[in-house]
Amino acid sequence: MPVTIYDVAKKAGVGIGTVSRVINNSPRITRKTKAKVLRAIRELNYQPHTSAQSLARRKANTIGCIIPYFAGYFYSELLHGIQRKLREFEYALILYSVDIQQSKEFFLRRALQERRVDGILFVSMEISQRYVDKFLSTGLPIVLVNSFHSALDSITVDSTEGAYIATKHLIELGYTRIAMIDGQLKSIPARLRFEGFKKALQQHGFHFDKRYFVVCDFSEEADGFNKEAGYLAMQKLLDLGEEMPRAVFVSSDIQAIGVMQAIKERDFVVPDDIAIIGFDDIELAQYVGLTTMRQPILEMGELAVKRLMERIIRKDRSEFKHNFRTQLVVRESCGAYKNK
Amino acid sequence: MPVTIYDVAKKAGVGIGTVSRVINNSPRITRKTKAKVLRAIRELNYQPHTSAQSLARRKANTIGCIIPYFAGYFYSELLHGIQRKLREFEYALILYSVDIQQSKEFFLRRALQERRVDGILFVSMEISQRYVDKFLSTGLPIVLVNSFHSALDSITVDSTEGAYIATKHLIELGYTRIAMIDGQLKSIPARLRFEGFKKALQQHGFHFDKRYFVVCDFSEEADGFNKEAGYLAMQKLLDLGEEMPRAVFVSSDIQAIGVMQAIKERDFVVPDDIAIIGFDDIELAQYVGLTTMRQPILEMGELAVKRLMERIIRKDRSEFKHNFRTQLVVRESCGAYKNK
DNA sequence: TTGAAAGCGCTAACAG
DNA sequence: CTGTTAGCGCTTTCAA
Repeated sequence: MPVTIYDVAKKAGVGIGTVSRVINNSPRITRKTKAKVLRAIRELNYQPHTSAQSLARRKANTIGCIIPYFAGYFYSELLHGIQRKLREFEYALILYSVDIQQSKEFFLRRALQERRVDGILFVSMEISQRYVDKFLSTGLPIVLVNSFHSALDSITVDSTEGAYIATKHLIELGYTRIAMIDGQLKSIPARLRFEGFKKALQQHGFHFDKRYFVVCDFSEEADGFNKEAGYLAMQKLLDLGEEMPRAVFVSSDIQAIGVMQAIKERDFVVPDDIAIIGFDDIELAQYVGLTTMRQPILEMGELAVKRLMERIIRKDRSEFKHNFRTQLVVRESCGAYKNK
Repeated sequence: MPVTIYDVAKKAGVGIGTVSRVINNSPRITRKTKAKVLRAIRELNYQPHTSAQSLARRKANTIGCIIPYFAGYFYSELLHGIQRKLREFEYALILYSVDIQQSKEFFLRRALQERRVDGILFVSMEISQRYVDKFLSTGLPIVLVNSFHSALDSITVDSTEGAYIATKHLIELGYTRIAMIDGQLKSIPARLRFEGFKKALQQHGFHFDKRYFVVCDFSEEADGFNKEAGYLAMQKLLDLGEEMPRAVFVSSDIQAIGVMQAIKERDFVVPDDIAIIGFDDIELAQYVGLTTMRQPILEMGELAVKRLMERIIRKDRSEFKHNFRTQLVVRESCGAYKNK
């Protein structure tokens, strides 16, 4: 029933090889034959069977994106960038969203062997050495996005610097009792942000007080980067009473939302009583007036695709690492210069 | 280099047919042979070539989702639901995001003939009769999500009722000078919401004043459902001076954000001077205290997949329409009972 | 330049 | 229950 290359060939009065050549823009074709075939294609409304092409070409013209079960601005925006860039190439995008820990490797394994995708975008998750080796040995292109491994291409954002800048911002505003609320330390960004925080403190002659550092490890399954965790973490800080911090660097905006809620519930006000600075610059941040560190998410997505395509199409084997810088976005949550 | 079914067959000492049977869980296999093959598969780390399977089976085990170039809560959440449900089946998801008007049909056409997907989820866009006919004649399963056509399966949300309830809420709170800000009328939801608005007015003895109805057609390319449009639309309403409305039903939350901004800029306050009710219940709504109509987006995504799968797997040809109801979520933006 | 034919890796029908 | 074989629809030599 569906029209195949044979139908086209017959209609155009040529062999299937010829039809294939015009489909693939081979130069070894007369203008005349080409026109003839093209007409037959149009008349029959022919479209090559993708799977057959993939099989014969050993190439799928498709990339896969393995991404945490997303529900949030970051992934939505990243995907946006990915799609936008992908349009330049005629590639399709298969989305693999990962929920439980197990399936992350499950998808990697499949990607490696199903030969369904020509390359992989691996987003926001750590990749085990075992799979790094597999990718290296099979040569299947992969680029890590918002994740890092020394042996693979990666697009990251400089969390350490971001945290440093955020903390420094607080210091420069005159705050001295500065706390940090972080995600679970099993998360790389959480660790990097902690590093930046400490570094800023230290370079400005502050000493690190561990009462002022709270990790959001309230729940086993989550990574701590959520509203509820921020809420709980802030309560701990507030419980310090008189000793409570006057400024806090929160490792993500969404946590900061929870933080602000906790503050409000205790009848304190931001920034008068406590200054808050976040990280991410999600859409919400603007509306709640949250000062934060912006990550160029869209650009990350676009660059990731660009780079992956270089690997796929030009077989570029060079090592590629790009570390995007964050940008301080000043809004109202840190107030003006103080002397506390 | 990559391991094929032949390698497995040889290793297990069986024919490729047998291997194929165990891969496909055929019952016509001895436990023993099956075990043998399974072991060979494991040892060789074999994984079937998806394209070859698709070609031979005439089935891709993949569905496509044609969706507007998404950057927003609605699509992000919908995709979330889709993926969640899709996990139950072992299907992959190919994302086709549409930007310009043209490519919408482009993807439909491809989907129809590439035989790369077994079914289509068509989101938030109108489908032309021409393509409806094509789908009907080829029999390729399709379900419309947040869109409608009498001849195709569809998952919709009752915009008219939602608008009606929203408007009625305003009326019941005692407001009389009630306006509506709508998206462009080329959008179906925009038209339906307008209908609900008028109906509520009428049923409560109000007359429709066209000064109090503004369509967001400030820009050609967009559909009007955005912040900037809401901002501009509200300015028009505010320009009415003394005559300005005291309550406005805004056809989407994101527009409502712009509306609130415009109100704030003129030093009016919500809800004291002007009550606002939105539509969608995006994440932001909660934080800005926006009363709104919630759409069960996640459920829509899940149901869409469920239904599409029934069509694909069980070849269910019956007609399926589901119209989700919206739900009023009362927050602070409409204030308490008034008498204005 | 073009046609014929040999795969690509798998499924499914057909014998046995 | 299992092996063999003929496709699935296309690309790509290899001759002509």
